[in-house]
Amino acid sequence: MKRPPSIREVAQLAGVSLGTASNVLNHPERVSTATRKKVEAAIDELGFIPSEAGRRLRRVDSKLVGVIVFDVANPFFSEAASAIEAYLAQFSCFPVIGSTGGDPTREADLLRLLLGQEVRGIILTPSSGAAESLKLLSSRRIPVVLFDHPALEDGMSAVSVDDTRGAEIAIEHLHSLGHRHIGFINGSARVRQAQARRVGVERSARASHNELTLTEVHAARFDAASGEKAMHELLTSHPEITGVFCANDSLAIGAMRAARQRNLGIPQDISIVGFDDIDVARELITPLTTVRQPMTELGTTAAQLLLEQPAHAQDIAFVPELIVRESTAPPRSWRI
Amino acid sequence: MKRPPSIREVAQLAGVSLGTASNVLNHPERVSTATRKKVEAAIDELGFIPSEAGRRLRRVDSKLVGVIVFDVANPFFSEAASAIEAYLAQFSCFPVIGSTGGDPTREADLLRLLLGQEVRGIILTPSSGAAESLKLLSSRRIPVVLFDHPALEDGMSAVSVDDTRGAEIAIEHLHSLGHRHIGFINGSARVRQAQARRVGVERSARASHNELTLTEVHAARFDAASGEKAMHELLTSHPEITGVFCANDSLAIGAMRAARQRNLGIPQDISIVGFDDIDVARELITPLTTVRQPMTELGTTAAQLLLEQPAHAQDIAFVPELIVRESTAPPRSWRI
DNA sequence: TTGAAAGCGCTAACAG
DNA sequence: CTGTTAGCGCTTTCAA
Repeated sequence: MKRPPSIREVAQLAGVSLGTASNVLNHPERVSTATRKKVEAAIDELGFIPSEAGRRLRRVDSKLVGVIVFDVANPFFSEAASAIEAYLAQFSCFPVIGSTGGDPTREADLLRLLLGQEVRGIILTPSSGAAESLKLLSSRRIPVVLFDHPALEDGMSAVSVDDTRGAEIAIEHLHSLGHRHIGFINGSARVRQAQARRVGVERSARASHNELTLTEVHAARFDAASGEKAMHELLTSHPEITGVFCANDSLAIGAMRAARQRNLGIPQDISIVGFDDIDVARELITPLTTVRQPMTELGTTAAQLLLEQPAHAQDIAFVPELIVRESTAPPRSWRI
Repeated sequence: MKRPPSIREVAQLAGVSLGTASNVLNHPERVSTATRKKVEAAIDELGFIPSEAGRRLRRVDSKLVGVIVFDVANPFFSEAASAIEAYLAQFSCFPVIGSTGGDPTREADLLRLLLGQEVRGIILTPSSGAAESLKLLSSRRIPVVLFDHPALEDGMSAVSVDDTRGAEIAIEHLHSLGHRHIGFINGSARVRQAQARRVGVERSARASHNELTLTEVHAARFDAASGEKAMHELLTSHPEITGVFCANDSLAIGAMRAARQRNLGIPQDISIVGFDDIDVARELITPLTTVRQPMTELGTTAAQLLLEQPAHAQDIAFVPELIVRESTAPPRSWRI
């Protein structure tokens, strides 16, 4: 790989000193128009692009922002990542992306690598065992925004969605439609989101004056295959169930498939509510009623907080919104 | 932001010279165990992480790989990006991601910015007007792998899928099931993929000994809403159509929705074939028959070619594969 | 307005 | 095996 042209060569070609060439780039007002033109001509001729590495050595802000998430291929994260990328682009910044798969060790490794890259800051979805990593970060005083996670003690900003409230409105919706026997297909009890959503479900149940009978099952993973399996379990053990809340849209898609395999109409025989509102939720044959997480706003806000660094850490919790589509309706017993 | 500890401070704390500390990091075998221990202790105590900026100045390979695609949120790209990220991670490398939205100007800007970051190489999905950008790249002799695009003259490696062949097998499938009147919902005629897929459709039509009547319509965008609209047009103007090939899965999802709105059974009344095989294709209520593009292999191969830099540029075209699911069947007229 | 020179963190070449 | 030193590309004093 040929060595790219340096600012020294630019200066030489333009017949000025290195410092003057640098001024053309960083303080053009200090340079006379004539010399500026000369230098710019040299820059064009050589195809000179300033090296960020050299620049960073002088402690100029990096244009790289680390983004560490659970899994980039997951639509929830890829939609958010897309928004982060778009926001950063306005400032000529780039996301440098890594996935942890939920492994705290991997998370710590990624963090070290990103710190080595001297990123300007890090947007992080912390795993449960992330205490160690977070200590590393605070000791470095590098800007961090927690993503899809409420704020922790240490004065880092955070953006998240009120998972508990989201689950609550999902159950309220089924309740108000007239459903009394409700299934809840949750993810692994170890992940924070699953725990928070369960709290919301329980809160709704209590608020219903004991009108509701709730049955929770845990899917192995947050995907459609697990949702399908969990739905079959649920319907076999509790055939009285008429409404099901799934902890994300992929699980809900699997649940719909299971219902269909049993010749149950959606929503005639069984209502299904998802969580996330990924792009395809509205595109399904039976468009999915779901609790919308504003992925784009989450991503944009996280990027904004990172770049702007408000004086005080912000803990922003977005309010989830119920999007009613065609997968929910009153149970048969309530219809004429 | 506090200045992070430098290797100089490490050396000082360990009571050795700067060069020795450097050797501990880069050539540990040259250092005695005793001093190595001392230095490692100092590294731990200070939380020292070597600066990639300083390192890169010495022309050490960068750990950053630029990835420029059309749109990160598009499942085709996000699945590939995930594979790229996973492959790079094995070498402690990271993708630095940018989206062009198909704008050649934006593409050129992103390229300049990435070159400024001194990335180790670039994985690029070139837009149609990318000639200028590519010239910039070849003049820099920076490793480039074209993604989802066949190789161009200039000796860059490329990974892509044989779009023409993919369209061909889709039409062959419908033909062999007995369909004679076939609709083709294509994307904008300006994008290369749409052009290539049309060629495949035409080739199949010719190979059928004029048994096939094909009708092409162009959707405005590659999304479900456009597919739905196009499908309605198609079925209104050509009610004899029994099979439809869509240039991607999102269009196919929209087409399915349109068919359903018209009370047409899939596949009883109309067969639908997609293209891509995105994750949800198999999860739809009627799982979609589609032409699979191996996104994971595409991403992995691109990353591998970039890091390994084979002596000669490779132009790798993956062979698409027909995945038959439940959205296709013989037309009514062929059944008993 | 311009030029000269120091120095950011690091690696490698060389000397001891 | 260890220390010394030059220099990567750049920005920023400081002097002229």
